[in-house]
Amino acid sequence: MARTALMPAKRKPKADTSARDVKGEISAYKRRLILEEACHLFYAHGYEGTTLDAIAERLNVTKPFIYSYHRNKAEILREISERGIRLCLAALDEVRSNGGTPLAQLKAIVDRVTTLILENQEYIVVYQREEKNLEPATARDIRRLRKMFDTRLEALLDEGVASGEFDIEDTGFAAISISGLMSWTANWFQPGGRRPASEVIVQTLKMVTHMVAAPK
Amino acid sequence: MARTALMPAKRKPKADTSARDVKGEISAYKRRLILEEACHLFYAHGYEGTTLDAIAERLNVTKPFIYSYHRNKAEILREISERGIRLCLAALDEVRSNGGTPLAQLKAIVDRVTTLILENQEYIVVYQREEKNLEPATARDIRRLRKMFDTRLEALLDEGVASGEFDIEDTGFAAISISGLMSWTANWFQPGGRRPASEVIVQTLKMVTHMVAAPK
DNA sequence: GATTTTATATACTAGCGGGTATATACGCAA
DNA sequence: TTGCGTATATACCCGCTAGTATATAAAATC
Repeated sequence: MARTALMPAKRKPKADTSARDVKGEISAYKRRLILEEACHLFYAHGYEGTTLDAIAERLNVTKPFIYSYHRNKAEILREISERGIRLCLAALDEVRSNGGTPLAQLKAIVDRVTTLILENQEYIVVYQREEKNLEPATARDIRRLRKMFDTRLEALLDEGVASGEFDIEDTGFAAISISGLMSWTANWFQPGGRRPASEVIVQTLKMVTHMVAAPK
Repeated sequence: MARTALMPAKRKPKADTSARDVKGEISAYKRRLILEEACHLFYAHGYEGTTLDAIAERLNVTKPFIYSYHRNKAEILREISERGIRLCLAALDEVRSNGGTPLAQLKAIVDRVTTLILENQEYIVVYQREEKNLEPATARDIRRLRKMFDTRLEALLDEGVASGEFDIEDTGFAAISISGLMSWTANWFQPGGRRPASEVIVQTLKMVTHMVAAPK
């Protein structure tokens, strides 16, 4: 049983000023590999159902290897959990800063965020399920980010109501519902299943626009 | 530390034909008490974060007491997990059998099911989170029930489309979205928080009708 | 009130899994 | 080639918790 999978690719860093931090890059790459595999197993068997030895085995590595790249199991879960909301929030902010009519912005947000959610399905679901296994402080931090997402979405809805593009009674509630609708897709979407991601995105977009649209 | 909380209320069952099964009722009552407390702790600390000793302590009882009413920990989780979907499915079926226009039926379903979800919030959330800790066969069974719910909801939507009351492109997708919207409330609703349950129900109803309504 | 049955507690085990102290092999520099 | 530092593995420990064998008290039965 050769333990060769993650043997360091060797490269000799010259001491010149423009030297890339190859060592650091490799290190970061290994961290990512561990995270991906961990997420995959957490998704399949749950956090407590996944032993660190199991993660190590899948990588053809041993437990101390993992501990040299992540402080402990909870830390791994934390990084997995943060990923989804970080990406979604960044996407929302970018769309907002690009401007456009509220409806156009909303459509762009739903499109991009749903795409992200489906692409990062396992990360999203693991977070939703395993929040209780995070440090309380960490859980709070992430909840704050999610709240920010909803609040910023609400602001956009308010603009749309003001401009007459949207017909919404309670924009706060609508914002929660829309982000819920998008998050929910992660719970039932099956890659390779009957509905391809592209269709899920299109249909979600239609649901949302139908939900907020002012009568013509 | 007196262990008196669940001391059996004594009653002597007469051997006449109309005798109530008092013993059985008491037994069932104790089972329910255990389930409620277990659900409460699972909700607060997660399934793996809750020890059977902790449940026992909260009830002023010991672990073997629990084992004499439930086969094991997973069995407890199973009963908790089944509850939500059982209730919701029953409500849907009852509304369906009562008849009425598709729109009226949809409204009744959303009203009653959202109410059930908020009333049984902890049960719903525990199931959503801890599905991976169920026996695979059990998990499949429950998933089948949820699928039935969506399918029957879809059938109602089809009727509404046929009658012209609804304007929906993909009723299968809409059904998933609607049940998702309702389920999602369990994730963010806070009893005693800013939004009372009654308001959540009303707003959910509005979201759903807006989502499916045909333009007038 | 003696005896059997049931309900509950005490006290224990066994295994698992997160985390770590220690060993070893490998890459690199001179 | 040698020696050093780092990357990774081996082997271990410790705490915890699901589950149980056994004891005891209370209730039911006669």
